[in-house]
Amino acid sequence: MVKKRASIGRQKIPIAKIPKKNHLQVTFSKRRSGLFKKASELCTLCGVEIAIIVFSPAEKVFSFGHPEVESILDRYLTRNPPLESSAHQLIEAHRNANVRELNIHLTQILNQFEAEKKRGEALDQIRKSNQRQFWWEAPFNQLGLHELEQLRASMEELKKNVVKQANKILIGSTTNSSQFLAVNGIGSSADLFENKHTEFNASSTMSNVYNFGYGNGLF
Amino acid sequence: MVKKRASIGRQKIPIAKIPKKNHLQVTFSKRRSGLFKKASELCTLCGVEIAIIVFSPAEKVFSFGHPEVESILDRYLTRNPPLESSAHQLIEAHRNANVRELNIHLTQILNQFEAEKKRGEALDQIRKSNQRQFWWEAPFNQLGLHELEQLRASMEELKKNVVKQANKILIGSTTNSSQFLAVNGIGSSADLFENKHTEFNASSTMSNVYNFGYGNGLF
DNA sequence: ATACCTATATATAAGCG
DNA sequence: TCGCTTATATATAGGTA
Repeated sequence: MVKKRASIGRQKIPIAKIPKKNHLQVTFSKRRSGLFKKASELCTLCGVEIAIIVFSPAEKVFSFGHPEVESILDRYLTRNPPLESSAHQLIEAHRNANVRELNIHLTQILNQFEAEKKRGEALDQIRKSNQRQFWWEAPFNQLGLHELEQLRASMEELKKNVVKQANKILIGSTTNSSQFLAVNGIGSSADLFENKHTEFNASSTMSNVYNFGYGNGLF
Repeated sequence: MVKKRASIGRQKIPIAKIPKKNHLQVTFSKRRSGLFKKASELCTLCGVEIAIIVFSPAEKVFSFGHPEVESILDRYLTRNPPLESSAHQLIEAHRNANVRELNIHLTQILNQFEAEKKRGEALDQIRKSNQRQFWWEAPFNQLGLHELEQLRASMEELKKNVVKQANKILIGSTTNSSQFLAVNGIGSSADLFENKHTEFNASSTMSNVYNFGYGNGLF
């Protein structure tokens, strides 16, 4: 008669992180109690003081202390203040260093930013002093949506006239291909300006605030 | 034939203070290392943090810590008083928030910086072209092909800057998809203008969100 | 999680160098 | 104090309840 083994008995396991969560939990419980038992025995056998603190995978705290965790920690901390303190200070210092570095970086960027802004303002000044500017030479980088719309309209007008002029020239002269192509380029580009869409459509689907309203076509 | 036992093997001992001093010392050493080994295994197996502090009979301190005794004690001490714990966590969170904020600030400044730099470059361009193209103040119906070509170039330049400005405005606002479409619409109409595209590189951190597709035939 | 079971892996008491 | 050995005491993996 074959006897079925009641148990496969203890198996050797590699000392590495246990993958199965529930399995790990069981092992943790067993070994934790085993550890505490060993500590307890050591206390009794040798009359020493021991404190153990364990943070479980679930962030729970387990502690063993003989006589008490607190008193042992107290003794440890007051006895080893230089170590503890220096380690802590190192960590603090490092963290602060990071922040400081960020701040330094930030300051540098801000300085560059200021310089660049000053430069831009200077250029603006120079341009302002120029008497021959067209209205649209005005710093259009400062234009708002309304101005942009006006600009668009003006450019359309301009374009129409350019096309007209180009055609006039083409008709009246024997044009060579390269010139033709050049004009063609203009012309084709001018197509864009054609508007079926002059309307400033703050279309209903778009927000009135952000819709540039150039419709679908143009600029 | 009687075989002499080479050793009597491990003997059971009562868990009570070991009387013989040297004997106790030996046991202490052995069991201490055993305890630390068990702790180490528990750390590895379960991925937990453990700190052990032992005061030997000779008042010497032995400690085991993974990752470090100090940090675990710190955690333990600040966690134990529930009030202080939350306070500490708040402080930590606040500090981390500060760092995050600094980073965000930095990113914003960098973006502004980039924009301002681009603007400065644009102004340079304008200034440069201003110096050489006031010729087109003249009634353009008198312009020849060459002048028309120059006009086209100027208009392209202007267009680029207008687009840039439009994008600047868009970027400055919280953009949503409909806005994106709107801008895209603008681009598509402009196709006529050939594009080498002075690309507007929204800084790399925002490129996915704010890239208005200057690469694809827009404008 | 906790307790118990079995079979085995480990820790360690004693003793020696 | 430590290393090493041997024989044995304990701890514990894998189950089940």
